This record gives sequence, C-alpha cells and structure tokens, in this order.
Amino acid sequence: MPRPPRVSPDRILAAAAAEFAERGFAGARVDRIARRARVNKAMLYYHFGSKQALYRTLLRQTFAEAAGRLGAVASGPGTGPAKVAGAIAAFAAFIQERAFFPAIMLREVAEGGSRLDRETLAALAGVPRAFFGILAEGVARGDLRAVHPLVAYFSALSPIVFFLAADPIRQELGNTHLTKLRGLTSDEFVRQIQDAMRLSLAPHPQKR
Amino acid sequence: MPRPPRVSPDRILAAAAAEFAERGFAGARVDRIARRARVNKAMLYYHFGSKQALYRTLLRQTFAEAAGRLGAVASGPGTGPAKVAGAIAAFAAFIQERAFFPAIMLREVAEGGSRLDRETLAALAGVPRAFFGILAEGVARGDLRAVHPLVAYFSALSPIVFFLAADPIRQELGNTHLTKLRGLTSDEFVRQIQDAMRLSLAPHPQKR
DNA sequence: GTCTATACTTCGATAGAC
DNA sequence: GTCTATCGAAGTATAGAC
Repeated sequence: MPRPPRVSPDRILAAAAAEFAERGFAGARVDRIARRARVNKAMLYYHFGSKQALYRTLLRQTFAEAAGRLGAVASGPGTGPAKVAGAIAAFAAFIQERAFFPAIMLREVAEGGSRLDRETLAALAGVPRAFFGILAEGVARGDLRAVHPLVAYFSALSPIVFFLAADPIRQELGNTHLTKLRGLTSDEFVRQIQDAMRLSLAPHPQKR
Repeated sequence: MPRPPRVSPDRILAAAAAEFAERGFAGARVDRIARRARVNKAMLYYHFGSKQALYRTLLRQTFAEAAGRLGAVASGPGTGPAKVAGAIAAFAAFIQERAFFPAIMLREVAEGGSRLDRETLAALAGVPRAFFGILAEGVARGDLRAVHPLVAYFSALSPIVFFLAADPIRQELGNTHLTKLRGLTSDEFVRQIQDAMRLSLAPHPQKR
C-alpha cells in the first residue's frame, strides 16, 4: 500500500528551484514560488518555515545528489581517464535533468556560500571531493598526470556549468545579431570538454 | 588646468561594484551603496537616476574595458598560441584589478542578461568577439587547431572566473575542514590554464 | 492541512529646503 | 550639488478560522 505522496512539498521544491535559479535568493518572491507550485503561501511556510530554510533544503538535496552521482563514478570500475570522462558525463547529465542547477551554482559561488549552513556546505563539498578521488586514484595508478586537482576540477566542470547557464544570454546575443556562430549542442560541447581533459591529463604525450 | 574630478560618481560606481558583486542586483541596497561611497542617497539618484541605471552604467563600463583589453591583444602582434596566452593573461589581470568582476559576471550569466540593455549587451559581446578573432586568425594562419570557438572560449575563461570567484567559498570549506588541499595561487592557476589551452589548441601533436 | 486577512518591515524613490 | 524627511509599494511572515 503506497504511502500518499507528499505532493505539496515536492511541488514547492520544484517551483522554488525554478524561481531561485531565475532570480536568485534575494530576487525570488515567496508569493511567486507558492503560485508556481499552485499552493497557498501559508502552506509553504507550514512545510518549510521560511524562505531561507526552503532555499537550504533545495540546495542540500541538489548538492547531495550531484555528489552522489560523481561518487558513484568514483567508486565504480574503470581506468583513470575513463572515470574522468564518466564524471564529466555524469555531471552534465545531472545538469540536464535539473536545468535550474547551473544558474543556482553560479549564484551560490558568487555569493561565497554565505547563505549556506554547515550541512549544505558539506553536501556541496562532496562534488569536488568525488572528483579529487578519481584524480588521486589515477595518479597513483599512473594513468593520469599529476596536475593540481583544483585546476583539473575547474577545467572540467566550470566550462560546462558556464556554457549551459549562458544559453539564454547566447540566445539573446544571437537574436540581436551581435554575434554569429555555428550552433553547438550541449552534447557536442560536453564531448569536446572530455577530449580536452583526456589530452591534458594524459600521463605521456600522445597522438591525436 | 585640470577639470575638477567627478569624485562622487566614481566613488558611487566603486561602491556599487562591491555591493552588486557581494549581493547581486536584487540583494544590493541603495542605502548601503550610498553609505559605502560616503555620499547621500539623494546624490546617488541625482547622478544615476535609478538603481538599475547605476547597475547598467557599471556593467557597460566594465564590459567595455574588458573587451578593450582583449581587443588590444587580438589586434597586436604575435603568433596564435602567443595571443591566446596573452588574452588569458590580460583577462586574468583585468579581473585581479577589478576583484568584483567574477561575481558580477557569474550573476549576470545566471540572470540570462535579462537586466541588460542593448548597449550593455553589445559591450559584453565584445569579450568573446575579441577572443574569436584571435582564434580565427590563428586557424587561418595554421598555428591553431580549429576547435569550436565557444569550446575554446569557455575552456579558457570560465575556469578563471570560477576559480577566482570561488575563493571565498574555498576559504570557508577549508576553514571548516571539509576539504584539504595544497594552496594554489591565482598566478599558478592562470599559468596552468594557459598551458592546457596551448596543448588543446596545438595544430599537431607535440611533446610535453 | 488549508485558507484569508493582515501585521510589520524594508526598500526604492522623490519632494523640497538650502 | 547636497541634505532631511518621508511617501508608497512590495515583501516576509503570522494569526487565527475552518
């Protein structure tokens, strides 16, 4: 006998994700989140207590799941280069399921994490930690070059976050004819980042 | 005979840069900007008209200067690889002079540019345009590989923006012992990104 | 759990004197 | 150009009935 689904909290979280991504914490409006979720505003406070608690709940869940996906790649099988490519793919796939993620990530980095509690910060830290684990294992095994982990981490993931988050602004620039470029799908972009990482992390010079 | 310097507008712009970077447009407070600039709030409105006009003025100036720096590299002398490295260095140097830039850039991308007028968007578009020019020239001359310009652009600049913007959050994570890493200076980071780009844009396989 | 009505606060912006 | 005082809108949050 299935438990009755807590539709309200889940709908509120989904609505909050969209609103916070579009407007940021300060720009988000509780009324708008409630309306998007088709619940009464009082219900939102009943379930989450405050705007900030809602925000933290959303981010903690999201970060934890992202870290979980990368952690699964890290503890799975495969060579170092394959795991790096797998981590990039997993991260990109996660983002594409949760289109709100890049914008929120960008905003939270800009904010310096000032609004996050310890638990949420810990969830966020799980993302780089999983990636660093892959790098360390590969270096120990000798199939990855020992670059500084932060360099590899930011080289691999930040272009993806940025590229996907910048989609609206690219549209806008394209529409006003300020720039013209051959289209590039997200999948192509991700593949190219994987290739670039493979090259820059290869332990020995290699043929292209 | 030197014109009297318009200290108020300049001080207001500097204060606005800090405030907008820390809190975003919606989170920024006009009162706080005025206080930081040590001017009366009415003066701020006298000079800039509205919070949004102030914001746009700041971003237009900043984007235009960033584009100008990259444009100078693009139209200057040097091989393709040297110009790419030069553009990365110029961009990093610009950011380090204007510490507020990464956070504002991140926020504006997250925002989808929705708050920018046409002129400010045009200024922003000058940044990738200069970078694309360097790439096209190098490809035509045969000393750069023809990767998609967007991939090169995001690979080169977004890690730098992210790394520098994430400094506060790294401090916080480090302080709460959630992660431990050997330090990495901004200069080292930039140099490594230059190296990675040199590798991934080399027209032929090369020794490391 | 759900809703209406509203208290309380903050903030952008301006009026108007100097 | 500069300042004080304040308006009016908008926003978070809650009280209290059902």
